[in-house]
Amino acid sequence: MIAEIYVLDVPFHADRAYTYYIPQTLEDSVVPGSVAEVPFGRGNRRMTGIVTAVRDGEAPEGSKPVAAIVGDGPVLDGELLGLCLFVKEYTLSTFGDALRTVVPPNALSKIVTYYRVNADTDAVKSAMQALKGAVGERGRLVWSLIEHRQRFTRQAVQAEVDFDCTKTLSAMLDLGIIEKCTEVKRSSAGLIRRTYSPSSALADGDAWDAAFAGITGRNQRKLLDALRHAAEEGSSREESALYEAAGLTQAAGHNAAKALAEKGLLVAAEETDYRNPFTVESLLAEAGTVEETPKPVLTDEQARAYREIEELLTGGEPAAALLYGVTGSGKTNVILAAIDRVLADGRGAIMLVPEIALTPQTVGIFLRRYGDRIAVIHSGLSAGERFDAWRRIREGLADVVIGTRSAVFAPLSNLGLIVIDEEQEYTYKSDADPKYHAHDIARWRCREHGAVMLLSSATPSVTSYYKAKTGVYRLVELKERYNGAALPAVEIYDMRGETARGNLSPVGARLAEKLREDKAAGHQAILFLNRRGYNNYVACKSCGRSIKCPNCSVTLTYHAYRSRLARIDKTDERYEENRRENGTLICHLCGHREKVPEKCPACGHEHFMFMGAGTQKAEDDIVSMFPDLNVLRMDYDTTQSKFAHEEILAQFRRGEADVLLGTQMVTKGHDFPRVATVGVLNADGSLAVDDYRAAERTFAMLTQVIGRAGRADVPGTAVIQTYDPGNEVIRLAAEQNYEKFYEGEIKLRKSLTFPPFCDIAVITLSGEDEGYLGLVTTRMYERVIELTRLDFRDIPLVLYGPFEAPIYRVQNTCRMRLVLKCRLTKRTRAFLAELLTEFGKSGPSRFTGGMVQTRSARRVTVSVDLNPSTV
DNA sequence: AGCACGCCGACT
DNA sequence: GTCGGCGTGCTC
Repeated sequence: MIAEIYVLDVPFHADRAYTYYIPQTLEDSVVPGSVAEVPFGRGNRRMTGIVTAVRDGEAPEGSKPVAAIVGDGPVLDGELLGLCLFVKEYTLSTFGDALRTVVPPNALSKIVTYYRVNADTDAVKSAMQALKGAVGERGRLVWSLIEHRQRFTRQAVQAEVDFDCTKTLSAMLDLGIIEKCTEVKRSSAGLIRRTYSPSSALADGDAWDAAFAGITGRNQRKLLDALRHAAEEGSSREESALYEAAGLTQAAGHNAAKALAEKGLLVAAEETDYRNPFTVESLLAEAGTVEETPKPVLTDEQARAYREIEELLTGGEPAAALLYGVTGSGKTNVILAAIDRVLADGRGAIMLVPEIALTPQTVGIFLRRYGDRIAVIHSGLSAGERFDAWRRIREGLADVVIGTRSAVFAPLSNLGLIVIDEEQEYTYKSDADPKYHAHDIARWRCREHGAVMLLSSATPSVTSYYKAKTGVYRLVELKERYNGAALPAVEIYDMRGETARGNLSPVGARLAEKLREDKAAGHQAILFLNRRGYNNYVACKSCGRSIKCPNCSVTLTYHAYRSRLARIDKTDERYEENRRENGTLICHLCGHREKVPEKCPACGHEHFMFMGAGTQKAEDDIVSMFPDLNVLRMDYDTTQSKFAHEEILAQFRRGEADVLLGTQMVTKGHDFPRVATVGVLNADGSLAVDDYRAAERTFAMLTQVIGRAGRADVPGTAVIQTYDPGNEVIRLAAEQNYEKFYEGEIKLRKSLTFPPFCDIAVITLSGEDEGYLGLVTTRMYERVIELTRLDFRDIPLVLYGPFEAPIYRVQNTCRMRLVLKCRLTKRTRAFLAELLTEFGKSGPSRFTGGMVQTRSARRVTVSVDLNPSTV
C-alpha cells in the first residue's frame, strides 16, 4: 500500500504530493485526511504531513515509509481535504497554509524538533575533548549556552550567536554530545487563556519611553507598543489579541513576550476561558441590548422572493443567487425563512456577515430563533474558542453558523445554504496567505454539497450584479421598503466656500442647522467620517513638509492622547504647544510612534500646522461648536476593548447622546428609532482613492449611511457634504438609484477592461535592498514576457509595470509590483505557479542571471494576489 | 525552509 | 591538513 502525502512547512516550489509506502502495521490507520509523521529530505527529518490518498500498489523506487499516524482518526473529511487542495490551487498558496485556514490550528497535532544534551556526562566530557581547533572554540561557546538546559532548539542557539550554528551542532551531534529528538504536540483543547500586563516599572509615560529606548528587538518593540495601546485604551490584553495588534505570529509574539518578561517589563497571567461566549444564557443576561427577532411573517413581495430561493434549495442542484433588495426591504426576513427551510430538511446553513456587522444584536436575532444550535465564528475568538466552535459544528451540535469571512470553512457535514450578507464588502477577501475570497470558497463548497450560495445586498458589487444580470446567478429582487418607512430626504451640500465664510469646522452650515433642530425636537443624529485619528498629518508652517514615518513611505497621523485633554481653549496662546504635548504621531502601517518634534526636521522652523481632520478632531470641533450636544464617538480607537462597540451603540439607543460620530461602523447595525438626521462629513474622501472600485464603494457607503436616517414616525434627512457637488456617483447615491449607477459603471468597466471583464493578478516583490529588488523585479518582468511568448503563448494577458507599490516602503521593506490583466483559468494559474516555482527553486541570485551582489540583505520575497481587494 | 554536499581561500 | 563561508540542489 502506498500513500500520497502533502508535507507541511515546505516552500511553494516543493509543495506537492509525495509518495510514501505504508508499513504493514499502519495499514489500518493511514487513511485520507489523517495526520502523518514522515521522514523528509536528505536528513530524513521528521515532518508533519497530511494523507491525501491511499491506494494499492508497489512502493516506487526510493520511497520512504510513513513513520506514524498521529491523533485518532482523520482531522479532515473528504470535502475539507478537497477544499484544502482547491484553496492551494486557487490561491497559489502552499497546502500547509491552506490547511491552517480550513481547520483551526489547535485541531492539528504538530511535530516539534529539539535537541537534548546526552545524559552520560563522562562520555560528553571526553567527546568535548575531541572537539578541536576552531570548531572547538565555537563548540565551547555553544556548550556554555546549552550546558544547563535539558532541551533546546536550533533557533534558540542561533539567536544567541553571530555565526551559523548548524555545522557546530551537527559536529556535536556526530560526537554524541547532543541528540536530536522529535515530539508530537497533540492537538490541544486550549482551555487556558494568557493575558499580559505592563509591570509596575512602567508607571508613567516617561518609563514607557525609557523602556522603548532600551529595547532593540523589533518584535519586542511592537509587542510593547501594542501593550501600551491596550493599557491606554483599556482594550484586551489577551495574548493572541496583543500579538495580532502587534502584527506578530504566535511564535514571534511568544518569544517577544518572554524577552520582555525577562527584562521585567511585562507580567503574564493565566486564566481559564469561558468557551462559548454566545449562549442563550449569556444573551438573556444582557437582554437589555438585544432586540426582538423580526416576526417571521413575510410580506407578499418577501414571500415571492423566498419562493424563488426555495425553488433553488429544493432543486437538488448547486445554485447561486443574488438577493438584491433596497434598504429596508426586509432581506433578513427572507434569509431567515430560507435558513428555516434548510434546517427543516435536516441540512446546515452558514451566514457570513462583515466584521463590523457581527454585533450581539445580529447574533441575538439568530440565538432567539435557533437557540444553542448556532455557532459563532469570528477573528476575535481565542484559539481555544475557535477550536471549540469548530468541534461543536463537526460533531453536529451546531448546524447554523454565523460569522465573518473564515466561517465559510465551518465543517458542516451536510450543507444546504451559504448566505453572504452585504456581499460587496471587501473584508470577504483575505489579505493574508492564502488570499482567498469567501465567494469562491462558498461557490466551491455549494457545488460539492449541492447547496445554494445566496449573496445579499442593497448595493451589490458591480461584478456580482453583472453575473446576476447575465444569468450566472439567479437574480432575486426586493423593491419595496416595508413597514411604511419612507426614504429620507437627501440634500447635497456644497462645502466649497465654507472656509471663506469663516467656518473652519467639519460641520457645514446646513448640517449645523439640522443638528440644532434635532436637539430641539429630541431627535438624534449620526455623523459619518471615514477617517480615524485626530489630524491627518502635521506639516511645517515654513517649508510645508509633513512629518513622515522613518520606516514607511507615509505621513504620520496625529492622535490626541485623550480627546478630553485636547479639548482646550483654542484662543489660549499655549494651544499649539498643548497639542504637541497631548498627542503622538503614529504610523498606521508599522505602529511607529513619536512625539511631535520641537522643530521641523527639514528646515528647523518651530511652528507646525495640524492638517486634515479625523474622527477625533471632528469630535472636538463639534463639542466646541455645540457645547450642549452630547457626542459619542465610535471608531477603531474607541472600540478596541471587548464590549465597547455594543456599549456605545446601547448608550446611543438609550438616548444618552445626541450625536453618534464615527467611521464606517456607524453605517451598520440596527435601526435607531430616534435618528432624524445623518450627515456625511466628507463624501469625496473615498472617491479620491486610486482604485477602480472607488465609485462602487462610495456609492455603497453613502447608500448605507443614508438608510440610517429617519423612521416611520420621524421624517429623515441626509446631508451629504462634498467639495464636488456635481459628482455623478454622489448624485446617484443621493437619488438611491443603484440601477443607473450600475449602468454607467459597467460601461466604464467594459471600455477600460476592468472586472468583471477581466481578472487582475498582482505580483508583489519585496526586499530590503532597493537596488537588488529592482534587479529581481526586472528579471521577473522579463520572465513574464518570455513565458507568455513561449510556453504560455496561449493565455491572453496584458502586463503593466513594474511599478512601486502605492505604499512603497513598509517597515523598511520596499515593494515593487507587476500587474496583469488576464482571465483566471487553470492555465493562467499554472503560468503563475510556474513563475513562483522558478523563482523559488533557483533562488533570486540565479534568477537574476548570476549577477552578483555584495550585500547580505538581498533577500527578495514574491507573492501573488489574485483579484486583490485593493489595487 | 532546512539540510547536505562541494568548492575555494585562509590559516595553522 | 582544517575550518568556515557560500553557492547549489533536492526533498517521495
